[in-house]
Amino acid sequence: MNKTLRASQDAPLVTPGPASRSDLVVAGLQRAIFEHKIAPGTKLSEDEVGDIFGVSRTIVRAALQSLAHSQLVTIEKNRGAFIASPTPREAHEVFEARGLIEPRVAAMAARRMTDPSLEALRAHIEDEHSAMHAGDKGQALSLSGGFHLKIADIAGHDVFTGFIHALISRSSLIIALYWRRADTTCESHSHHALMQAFEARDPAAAEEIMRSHIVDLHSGLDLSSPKNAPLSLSDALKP
Amino acid sequence: MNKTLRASQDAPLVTPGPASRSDLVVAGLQRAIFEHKIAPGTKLSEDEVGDIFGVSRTIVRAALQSLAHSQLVTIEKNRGAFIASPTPREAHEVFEARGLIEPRVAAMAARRMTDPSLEALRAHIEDEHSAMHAGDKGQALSLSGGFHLKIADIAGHDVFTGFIHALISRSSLIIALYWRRADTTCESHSHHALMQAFEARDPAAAEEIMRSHIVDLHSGLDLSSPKNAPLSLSDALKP
DNA sequence: TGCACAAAAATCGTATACAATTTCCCATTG
DNA sequence: CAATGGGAAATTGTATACGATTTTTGTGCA
Repeated sequence: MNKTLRASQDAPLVTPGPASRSDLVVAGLQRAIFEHKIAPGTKLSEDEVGDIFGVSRTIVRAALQSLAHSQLVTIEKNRGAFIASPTPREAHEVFEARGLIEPRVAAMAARRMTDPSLEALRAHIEDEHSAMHAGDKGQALSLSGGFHLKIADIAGHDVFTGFIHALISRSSLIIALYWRRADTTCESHSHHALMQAFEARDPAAAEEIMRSHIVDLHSGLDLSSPKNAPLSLSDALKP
Repeated sequence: MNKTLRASQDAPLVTPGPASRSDLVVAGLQRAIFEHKIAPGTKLSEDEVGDIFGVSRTIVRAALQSLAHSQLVTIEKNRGAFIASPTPREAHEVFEARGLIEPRVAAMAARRMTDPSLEALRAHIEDEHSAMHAGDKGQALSLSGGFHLKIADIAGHDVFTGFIHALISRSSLIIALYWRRADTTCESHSHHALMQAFEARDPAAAEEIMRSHIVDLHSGLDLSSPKNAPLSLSDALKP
């Protein structure tokens, strides 16, 4: 009976209490990855990470395994954990998947859009703008992904939202490795176009704009050469 | 340099060496879930699982966290791990996601289909048949999911394949809770129809058959009442 | 100098011990 | 008799210790 009591207290559904300590480590590493502070291929020593976050290896291992499951880090037996470096093929697949799922979710979001949600999206775009104008490229890219995440949250489809979270996380690594375009103005433009569709509560428009936006992002990648850290280092000295 | 040596030894790409011990526990629990040997809501005590598999709690915890990430088990802080019981809403979302992703993947599989792959699928269907005739319902359902997995593997799109793995795993729990149809003959029929599309290397046909197959599975669920073990118990006494 | 090999250091995998929290039982009380 | 409270037992959370594997370092030999 006090079970139902506790359930009603935990109303917010996600992260009922304070996040567990390993979740804190996960969040910290994710943040660093999203903002391109750690490069793909970087080794994540358990002791080192533990010292940084002030926790024991037990916690760090749990965090690393979690990140490995999200494919943000790669764990090699008896060798350790490394920030993942997606291959061009993986990069292609990730954006292909986003191209299938996100348009559908954008349409759902347009159907369920409320005024407060619209306002939150506008505020987010504003943050993007100011970060970009401040020249904080990493922060801007991180926020750009956040915009897609907010849309997924508004759609309220937990399964799709989970997939999109995973895909956008990996996209951050992919962009770090393969992004070739200097300007991110198209980003901003697409997001504004999406806003218009949302304001009009037009699912079909939102779906189509999102589809072309993802295609555009995909085409902003240079997937011609695999960029693995060790390879680039040995190749960089040859010619 | 011996790095390249090792890499060439590890050719099979997946599970290079013997699976780690926690993966063994994961596989064992997954198997039990797939074959409906453990009911949703069942508590998985760490000591108990450890004794069964003859490993320490350290290993069990890693396995449970992995299963939690796949949403096959739910971990409640300081309370333990339980086999997940998807809500009707989650069930609906899972099949909605399958309805979007699997048809696309079926089309990809049809394009890449080879004669050996076709033969493997035929053999799989044969196994399904014999399990069903032998009256082993759990085994039959597990194999039925396996058929979808094999198709995803043939499609060779790792991202989609990963999603499908996750979705089919959860489907096993969903079917355990909400399946209302006695006959699974339709299953068999749909799978045979898919085979024909694959034999003809017809992506459009495979896509459409898969779509209707998923819709059919979805409609075989009774999602009208939430079947949580504790809720049903407290609700069952009220009216 | 360059290479092979062995010892040492560092790092990971696992078990176990202890602390924190929950659960369960039972006595007490209104 | 139901409800409350406290304490013991059971269970999970975390740190740490130890063995196994990898990586690095240093040495001897061609």
